[in-house]
Amino acid sequence: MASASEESSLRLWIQVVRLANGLQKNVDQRLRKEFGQTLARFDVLSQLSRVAEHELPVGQLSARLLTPTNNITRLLDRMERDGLVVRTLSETDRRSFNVKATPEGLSIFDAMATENRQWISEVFEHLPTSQMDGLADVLRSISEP
Amino acid sequence: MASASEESSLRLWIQVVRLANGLQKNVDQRLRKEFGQTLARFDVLSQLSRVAEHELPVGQLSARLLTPTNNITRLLDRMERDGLVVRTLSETDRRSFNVKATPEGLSIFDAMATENRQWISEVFEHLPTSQMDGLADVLRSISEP
DNA sequence: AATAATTATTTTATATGTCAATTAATTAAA
DNA sequence: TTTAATTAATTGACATATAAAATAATTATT
Repeated sequence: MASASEESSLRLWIQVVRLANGLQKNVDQRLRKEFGQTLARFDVLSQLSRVAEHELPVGQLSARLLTPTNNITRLLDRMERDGLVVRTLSETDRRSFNVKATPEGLSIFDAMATENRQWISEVFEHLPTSQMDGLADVLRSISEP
Repeated sequence: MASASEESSLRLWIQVVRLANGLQKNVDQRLRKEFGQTLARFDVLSQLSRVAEHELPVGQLSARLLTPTNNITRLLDRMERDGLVVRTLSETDRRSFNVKATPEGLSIFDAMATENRQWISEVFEHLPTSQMDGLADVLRSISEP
């Protein structure tokens, strides 16, 4: 007994998911190919790049990424192994680690971010600014009810 | 040197990705909790449920899911182990396997799909149908340029 | 201060996604 | 028709995500 509005919602959901997954797959592939990095690593560096000292406790980092800390631990292991970040014990809380982007990590991030801006803008290229803003409004209203 | 339109695109991209990932995480969690299944399994069953005999060659299934065959093989292994699907050798091409949803798989899918409709429609509940359709059009035009 | 409850992070186990390489069967070409 | 190229699916190696449990340190309670 599916209502018409349920059907519309379902179609919309599928569209949003398709678009987002397609874009993310695309970006991930390009990051892998051109920088040997992944979207997950890009996200981590993106958060670190925008805070003071480029450094955050693991918990705050995971909160910003909307993902539990346990699934960031290994990601950080590998990123540390590859010299993109370093972990240092917190001065104030010995349970806590700070994650800090290395100069190398920041430099790779800047390069990736620049490319990424271009790739993304190509996707929305043919959409009029007014329509983009309208879309942004609708999406915001859904995301933050 | 990021242009204003690049910035708009980037913000829009982030919103679409946030919304879609949030929705998917939400649905995945509910499917895990209430049915002991995952979104990936739901997607497989969803495709099988809508074709004749509820049966497809692995290649066609993967094409419909927009994902390469190699990353479906293991998923199918576990689904077969759990009695949701069966694999049978193709009559016409001995390289090819057909994947068929079992009655149990279809029955679980129906239950999941019913719940899913409700969850999704709650998200878009407060959005007028006309605006939903408009949004769907814009999203589609971006996805299929 | 000693114990209990909470918090930050990691570990373990499993599921899914990526890429590259392999296997086996089919089709195309010499 | 034998060889070469292509195709369907799987396998291997690794990255990322999930949930639950474990570890260690801090804070709250008695």
